[in-house]
Amino acid sequence: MPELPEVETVVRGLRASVVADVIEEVWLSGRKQPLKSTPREIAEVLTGARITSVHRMGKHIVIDLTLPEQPSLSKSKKSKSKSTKHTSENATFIVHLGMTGRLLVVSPDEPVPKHTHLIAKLKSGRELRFVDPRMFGKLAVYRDAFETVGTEPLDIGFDQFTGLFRKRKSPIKSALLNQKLLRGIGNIYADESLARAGIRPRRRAATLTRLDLDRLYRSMQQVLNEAIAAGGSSVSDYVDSAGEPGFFQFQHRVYGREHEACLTCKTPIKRVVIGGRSSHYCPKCQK
DNA sequence: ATACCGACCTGTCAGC
DNA sequence: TGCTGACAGGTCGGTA
Repeated sequence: MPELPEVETVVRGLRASVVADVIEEVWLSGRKQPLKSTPREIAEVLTGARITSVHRMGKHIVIDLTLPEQPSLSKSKKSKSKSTKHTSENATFIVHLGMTGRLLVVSPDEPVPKHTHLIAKLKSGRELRFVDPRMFGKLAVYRDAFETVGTEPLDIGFDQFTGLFRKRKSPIKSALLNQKLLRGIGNIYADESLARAGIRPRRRAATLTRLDLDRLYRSMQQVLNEAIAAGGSSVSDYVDSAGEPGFFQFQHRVYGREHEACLTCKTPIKRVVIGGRSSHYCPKCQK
């Protein structure tokens, strides 16, 4: 469920509801899989932390924290007391929603659903919860800056965009999904971008003409912006941080529409598998 | 260096 | 009413 527009929607919801709140207590389920950091590290960093800002990097939710003041900075190397005043330390809490992850801000009265892996009690009285049935999501804490590769598709310039594909022999669909090139595009928005650009998903990336790339660049940004405005696509599980679904699934032209009529030419939409991912396109409109 | 493919998990739905 | 198999928004590591 979580591609760039869905993650951006969650981030905006969190930004409006939990910035400046303080995490008072953390509960983690016993399950080990969804964690990239150990449960102890996560509990240690989150407990007492103040949320200073929330933003998005690709499909990662980045929650910036200020840690409570510590009299001594624990077991550091033998550095002499570097500061006499108590400086606050910063840290980052990273959440990746995987396929079925949800990050919710709810009242503690809400029943705790199956597959809840983290509950952070907030000073405001609400709870920040991470729920993920398939456990493909990831939680991690970093004491230093979180780094990732790839360029934001809404920030990239056209020249850099064309450079990503110039020598790439993989299908353009696979290249769009490659997070090391562009970060945040997933299966839905790869298919929808290609549909609007009139390009078949199996075309080798390096064979796209400048005109193709120009259409793809503009289609990609347009689809992502429209999807953000619609609160993302809710195909089966996705909901935002308030538990509300998005509406962009009603504007899909090809994704999930196998055998249905193309909205432009009425030709039935085809579904094929490319790189193990189902891919949808109109065989007449997309060349 | 690239590019494909199965594995990781649970849930749902179609077909028998 | 089961049961089985296919499939699902993502990423990783191994292999060709």
